[in-house]
Amino acid sequence: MTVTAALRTGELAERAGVNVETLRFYERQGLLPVPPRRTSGYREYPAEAVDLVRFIRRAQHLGFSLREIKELLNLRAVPRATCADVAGLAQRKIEDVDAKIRDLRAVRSALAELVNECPRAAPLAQCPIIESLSREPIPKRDHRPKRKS
Amino acid sequence: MTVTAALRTGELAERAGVNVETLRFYERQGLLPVPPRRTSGYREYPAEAVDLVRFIRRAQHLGFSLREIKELLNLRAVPRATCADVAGLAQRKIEDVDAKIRDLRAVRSALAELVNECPRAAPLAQCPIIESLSREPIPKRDHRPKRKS
DNA sequence: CTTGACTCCGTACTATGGTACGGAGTGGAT
DNA sequence: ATCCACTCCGTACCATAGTACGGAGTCAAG
Repeated sequence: MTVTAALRTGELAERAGVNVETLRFYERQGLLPVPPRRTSGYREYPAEAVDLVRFIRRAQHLGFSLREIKELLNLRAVPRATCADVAGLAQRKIEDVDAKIRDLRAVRSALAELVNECPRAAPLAQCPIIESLSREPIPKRDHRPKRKS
Repeated sequence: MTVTAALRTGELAERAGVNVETLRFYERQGLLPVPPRRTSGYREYPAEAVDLVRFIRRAQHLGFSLREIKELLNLRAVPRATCADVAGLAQRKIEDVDAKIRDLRAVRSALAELVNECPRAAPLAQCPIIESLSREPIPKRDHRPKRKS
């Protein structure tokens, strides 16, 4: 069987759709295993590296940070790791996403309310949007003196 | 009428609920107007500064970046600016938020599908989550075998 | 053998939104 | 008068996710 030709940084970068510098960056971050080198120092990536880099990018698009992706990848090194471990991480991420969606919905309705209240013609000084954003927060707790009272 | 006592950085920071350093940072960023100083060099903030800083924080929570907040605040200096200008910015922000929500929903269903497919007991090597994230880009609906470039 | 593209490296820089540090000067309560 | 929290300043640093730079070395085609 033929050993698949090794890839150089430029080739891997192109196939995976990233920048060459990004590969070095991922390597420094421990996301991409350090590949063997030619005597010249050139990196020689195995063909699977393409999948790995793609994996990283996909996971990023799903909202995983590089740190989390590393966690996901490190799971491969755990002998008894199962698919369920991965599913667990994904499930946690779903919860994160749900929370973000909820937050954004709250933000959206706050914004919509402001826009709705806006009597477009009013001069800025009376703009209820500006005004309502500047009001006091809900509670005004005790203020323990630091120096003066 | 009494001139309201001027605030020092620490007081403003406490009332507005931010860090003293953050005030300096906002000042450097042009978000907070440069306040008058005592002869000692101490900043003397007018009481309104509290509202201003609160405004900044609120707007941040609504998803405005400091740059956008600056834009919002600069509007005050435009003589003919109206509430409608502010509403316009808010409306744009609503659209941004809607787009983010849509993206997150797509991400969520992609994640949910992965988790659903997962036969929890499978060893990692056959994990369909890992597998599917590593596959080639988009359904290359073009069946031509990818030739070396 | 020359040329031009590619790769190497360390370092610095981008943007975002702050925090932290350290030494010097200030102010007000005791 | 002393004490010490408070404030000043410039600068450096944090995390995140890269991008850019520049000089040196390498590879392969012509």
